[in-house]
Amino acid sequence: MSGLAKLSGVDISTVSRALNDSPLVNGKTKDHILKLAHETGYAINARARNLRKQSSQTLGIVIPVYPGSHQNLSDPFFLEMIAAVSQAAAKFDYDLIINLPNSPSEIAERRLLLSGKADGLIVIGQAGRIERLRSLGDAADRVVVWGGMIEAADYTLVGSDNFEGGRLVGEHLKDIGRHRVVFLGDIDLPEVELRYNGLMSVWNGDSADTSVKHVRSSFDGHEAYRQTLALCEGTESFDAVFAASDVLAIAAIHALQSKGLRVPEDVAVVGYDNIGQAAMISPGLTTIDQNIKLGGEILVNTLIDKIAGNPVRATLTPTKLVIRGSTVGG
Amino acid sequence: MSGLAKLSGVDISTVSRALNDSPLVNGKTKDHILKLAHETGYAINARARNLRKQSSQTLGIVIPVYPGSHQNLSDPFFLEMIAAVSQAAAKFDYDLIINLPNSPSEIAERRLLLSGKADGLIVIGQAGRIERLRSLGDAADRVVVWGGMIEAADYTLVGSDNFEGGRLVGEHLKDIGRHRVVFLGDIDLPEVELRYNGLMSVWNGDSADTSVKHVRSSFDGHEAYRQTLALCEGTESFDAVFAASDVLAIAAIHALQSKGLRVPEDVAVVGYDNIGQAAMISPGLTTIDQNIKLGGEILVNTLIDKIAGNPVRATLTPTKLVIRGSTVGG
DNA sequence: TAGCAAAATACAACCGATTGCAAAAATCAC
DNA sequence: GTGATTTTTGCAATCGGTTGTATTTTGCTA
Repeated sequence: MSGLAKLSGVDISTVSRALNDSPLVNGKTKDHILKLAHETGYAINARARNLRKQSSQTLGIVIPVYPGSHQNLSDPFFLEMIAAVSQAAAKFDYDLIINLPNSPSEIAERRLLLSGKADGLIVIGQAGRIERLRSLGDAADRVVVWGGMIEAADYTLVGSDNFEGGRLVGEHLKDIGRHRVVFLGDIDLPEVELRYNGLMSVWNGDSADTSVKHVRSSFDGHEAYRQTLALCEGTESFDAVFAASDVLAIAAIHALQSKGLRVPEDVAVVGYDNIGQAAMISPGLTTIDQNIKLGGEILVNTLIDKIAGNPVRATLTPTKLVIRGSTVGG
Repeated sequence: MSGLAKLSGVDISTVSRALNDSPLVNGKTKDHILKLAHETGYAINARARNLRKQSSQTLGIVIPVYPGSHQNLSDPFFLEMIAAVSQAAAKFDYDLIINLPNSPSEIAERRLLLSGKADGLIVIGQAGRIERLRSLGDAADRVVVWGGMIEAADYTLVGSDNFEGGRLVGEHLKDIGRHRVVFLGDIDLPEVELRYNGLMSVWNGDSADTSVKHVRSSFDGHEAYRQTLALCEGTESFDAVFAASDVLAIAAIHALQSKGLRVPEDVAVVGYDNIGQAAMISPGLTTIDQNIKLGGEILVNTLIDKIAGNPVRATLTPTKLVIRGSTVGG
């Protein structure tokens, strides 16, 4: 910048104002400086600017996908969420630092915020992090969490309506006459529990020939595959599987088919997320669309509001059922 | 930091040295300062440190997945690559800024580098960016590209051996007696062309009853699905499909099955990438494993070497065939 | 053309760390 | 105990912008 100042014969403060399009500088001067800046390929030094402005124009996104934990590293849901958040942040000229902690004990959240590397933080999922999120103190002002609505949270939550999603699936299964449902997922996770509760709400007070069986599985497809195989080898019969994610549902379909069961004739399968692959397997996967793109936008809008000091409340994104061949084909 | 200095009664320069574990400060003084820092939850201000040290301990990763372009936003390959790079970077205490440009014209590369937001840049894929990468000038010293080895590149390339991957697939198809192969992908992309050439190399000089047909498809699963359907409706017969990615292969299987063709009995299908879902569809997908985890590590190691001023050369990562039911099941 | 307001520019402090060098304190040798 | 070393600490410049305030220039009015 001092180089530009010499070139154009003005003070660096004027150069700075020109580059920031301040109304304080004369139009001609501004044009001249901008032309020089363009010609020399000058780019403002973000490090100096960040220090002075006490901001880094960067948000952080933390996705806990540590091995052996609750989530599978290759679940496309995350990529779609990253893309949605990234593009929403770009609209505000924010960059995005991505952090995928290797272990539950990593403390990237605090570090990113307190060091000023990120102005705010988006955390995807509450699993195993609720206490830590609660302990953020003041820094919680600059954190937004994607997850199911739980009352105990004193941080800001954004998420789809997991209960409603579960309920929609229940209604659909009821509509197509399925009564013996397997719920595949880990209801110890808040989001999954809500989906389960939504599902159950449909059958409240119904006749005794309906049943919902909970089969615990992490978000890892291989585990879901094994669980489903075991289920087929068991004695209980079932005519529908509702999985807590599309990855689990796809694995379940694979397991069912390998056991000679037809989807959806013998067993209807429903997933959750509506990832790209859901439409591209055979049969197509009926699933819940959380509208991840909108979710990402709301996360970013909410976070930027919080950073600006505006109070914000929890937000639900719309949730809808996408019906494909895994429930009504055949 | 000045707060810590007052608390401990020493100069901030001593505090700085203590926090950086400099041998210049007395052991007792150091312990005392560290204890205070811990108690007060102090974190070094990265913005000030970055400015002074002329480095930001941050790498950038650019993934061109703009809509309508060559790649599908939900391709799990990218997520696995992001995870691999992120974890490799973390080992060197680097953070990772992720950039998913919306359009081919975005110039995040230059901005991130020249503004100093990132010390170096990893670009995933050369598609549509070759000229731009060439025009980086000095900044090319801090860029590493994941992609197929092409001679014209004057930037540093890291990638798996795409030719060898294609060759391995060819050998395998030959072994199982398939002769009429459809190659599904866009050979205008350097990586895909190499895979295609590898495949072709197997049949060089063979008898006339073998054929390889190129069906152009972007990396979008929906397009591959339509192309495969059209293929089934065409007159040419084929007994194998080699797709340029697993996402395409999965879509192709879906299309084949929906047309009543059996995989692998009627048509064998091979993918590329070995994403998590490849093992979880029915039948399991035979595919090429690029060892993305290792690839991410090499990308980061190479980039950090370049940043340090060490000359580095292009690197190939190992490539291997993973055989599953989509070619030898049934 | 003087006088005053408005516009444009320059000056200088500041953001919060790092680091070369000077100064002070501690240790050692004799 | 004194001088020479070695440790340890403090001082002050520096990184490269931004911004409040002072100053200069320009433009307008009478």
